[in-house]
Amino acid sequence: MQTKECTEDICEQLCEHPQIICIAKKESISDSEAQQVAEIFKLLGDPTRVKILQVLTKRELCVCDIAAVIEMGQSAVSHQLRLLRNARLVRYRREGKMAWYSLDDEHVRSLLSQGIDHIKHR
Amino acid sequence: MQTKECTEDICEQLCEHPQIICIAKKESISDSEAQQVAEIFKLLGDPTRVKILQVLTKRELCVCDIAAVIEMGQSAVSHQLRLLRNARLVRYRREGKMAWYSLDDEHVRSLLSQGIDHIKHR
DNA sequence: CTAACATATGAACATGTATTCATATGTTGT
DNA sequence: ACAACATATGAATACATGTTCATATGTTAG
Repeated sequence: MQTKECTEDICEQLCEHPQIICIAKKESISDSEAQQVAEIFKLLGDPTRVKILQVLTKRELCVCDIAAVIEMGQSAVSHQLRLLRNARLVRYRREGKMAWYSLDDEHVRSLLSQGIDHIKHR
Repeated sequence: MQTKECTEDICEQLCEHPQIICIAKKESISDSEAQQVAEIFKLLGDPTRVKILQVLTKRELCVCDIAAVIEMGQSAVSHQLRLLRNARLVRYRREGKMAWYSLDDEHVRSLLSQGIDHIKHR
């Protein structure tokens, strides 16, 4: 990790291009923003979660049905659903012993379908 | 990992909802598609790479400038750039000892800006 | 109340990944 | 040819993450 002085008017580096660095820094997002953006994509960055989210795109499903559809164990699915629930990407409601999950974020629906389109057209 | 029988017309399970599972399975994406989609999002799922891609959104930069802008070591940046290069998310050209990197995928530009929008509006 | 069931969760394990350090590769100027 | 430089890369380390197993929680039917 390098720490470089880089004020508005005085930029003293060796190899780098001081002005460009200064401008680019101002246009760059903050650490915390980058972290938050990465957090969302990280959740979309696992095949199991992609499959879960994709099937929830079509309809609300209960846990055991999700597990059956994507052919994974109930526990694995439940753990992943917890992550998605915490990030508010899925909504869930209890109905007796069943827990019904559905997509809870139109942004994510859109990101997901863009991701799927992306790999289909290339 | 559970493996369940699930043909077109005969669905025999215990707790699950057979018809829904059959329909949902047909609408679900394949393992390899889910894998590929996850691969893309996984690349977007790291704060360092988010920052790199975001600064490359604005302009082409050389490695040492990227490192200076995002305040990371040259080696770390270079390693990440290799991943992005292999996935063809960034283009690069050599100019003497310098290597200039730029965004090479409009889909990714769009995904990235959607991701950034998403965390900004909530 | 009890048994059967659906879901959630903690612990353990294996695997993947990001950064750092040291060094290699390849270029430029002298 | 040599020194300075920009970038790339292999190895090592530390850390994060996904799945499984066992079990806990909470609900329904009898």
